[in-house]
Amino acid sequence: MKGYLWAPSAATQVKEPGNWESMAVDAVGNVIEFWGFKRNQGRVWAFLYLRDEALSAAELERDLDLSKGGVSMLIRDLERWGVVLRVRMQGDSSWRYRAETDLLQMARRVIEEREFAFISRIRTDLVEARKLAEQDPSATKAKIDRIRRMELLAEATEKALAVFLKTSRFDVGAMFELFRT
Amino acid sequence: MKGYLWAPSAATQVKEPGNWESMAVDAVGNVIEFWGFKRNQGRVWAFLYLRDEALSAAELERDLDLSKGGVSMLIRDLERWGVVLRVRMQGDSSWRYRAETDLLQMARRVIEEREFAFISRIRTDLVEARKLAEQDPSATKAKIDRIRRMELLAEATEKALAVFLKTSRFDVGAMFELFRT
DNA sequence: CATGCAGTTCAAAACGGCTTGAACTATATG
DNA sequence: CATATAGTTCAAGCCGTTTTGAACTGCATG
Repeated sequence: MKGYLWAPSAATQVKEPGNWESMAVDAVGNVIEFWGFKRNQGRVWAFLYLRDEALSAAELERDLDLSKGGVSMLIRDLERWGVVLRVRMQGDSSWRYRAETDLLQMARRVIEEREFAFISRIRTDLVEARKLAEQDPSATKAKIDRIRRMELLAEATEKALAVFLKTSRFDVGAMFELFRT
Repeated sequence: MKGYLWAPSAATQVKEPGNWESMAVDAVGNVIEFWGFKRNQGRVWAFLYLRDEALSAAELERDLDLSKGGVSMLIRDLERWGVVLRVRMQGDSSWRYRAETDLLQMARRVIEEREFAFISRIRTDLVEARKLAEQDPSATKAKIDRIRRMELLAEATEKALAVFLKTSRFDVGAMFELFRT
């Protein structure tokens, strides 16, 4: 299955027992994948966040086992979303990267944009289908009612999504603020 | 992106203007894909639901442009979830299929099982990582705090998911009941 | 019990998203 | 300005998921 909302697929957890850092990093990768982002975006952020210092692309490449190009693109996304900051160290020709809290706020923002657009598009389609049906003499009243019920399905999905985002705002947002370093 | 929760990817909407039935069917396919199921599972259900009669596998195959094997597997899933019923018509050697309301209830049930397991697994991993860190003398207090904050992220995600499912229950569940034919 | 049709299974193909890595650009340094 | 190193781009490859279709099973019928 693929899943706009949530898709299964095995949680390929590389164990490496005893290495709590990579455990935590991978766990965040999984959460962020659940939220609809790339696993490695979460891993990069988590790694920077946990280390709490500005690291070079080379370090990310080595410690997270990513390719050069991959790091570049992942960083670009995270920067664009404002969860990672690029800093120039004095006396150093290369950039270093640092995690900004908080990740969840970003996730919410991005999802708000793209998922609501997606769902509301579906609703529009259903409304249009119903309107066409209403003008079609061969469409029975019962059929039109059924389309209307399908609209409710989309509406409720949208609403549930909104509540989901709001909950996460209060719940984690607040906690994150509280804990902010 | 792949996305446990929601993944983007273009909404390939086959237009076929004027055909409101396939418009509605595809729209439901998109909603259900958003909920993490296969697009075609949603399309089959929607088609049966809209037609409101028991249809043969051959009809599904033809009208939804699916393969023989595909129909068989899709029906099997939908039957297992209890949203499609298999009925034997008298004087007919083949099966016919009929939609049971409601789809959303099924979605919730399935998600409840698989997603909560997934998220709580992540939480467990983070807790374990923290415990290991706490025993590691080289791990600073600040690092451990950061892992704890990551746990909050997972906890809040779980909570938001719970609220999401509850909302969809009240909201659509109730509406569906109301409208049930 | 032979025939034909409905339905199932599953290996292979198609598909789509993610990552890689080589070529390229930009920037700092001597 | 030449060289080296850092960073970017993107076509190709990889990998997991979904779909296909041919072989197979089961069942009803003459």
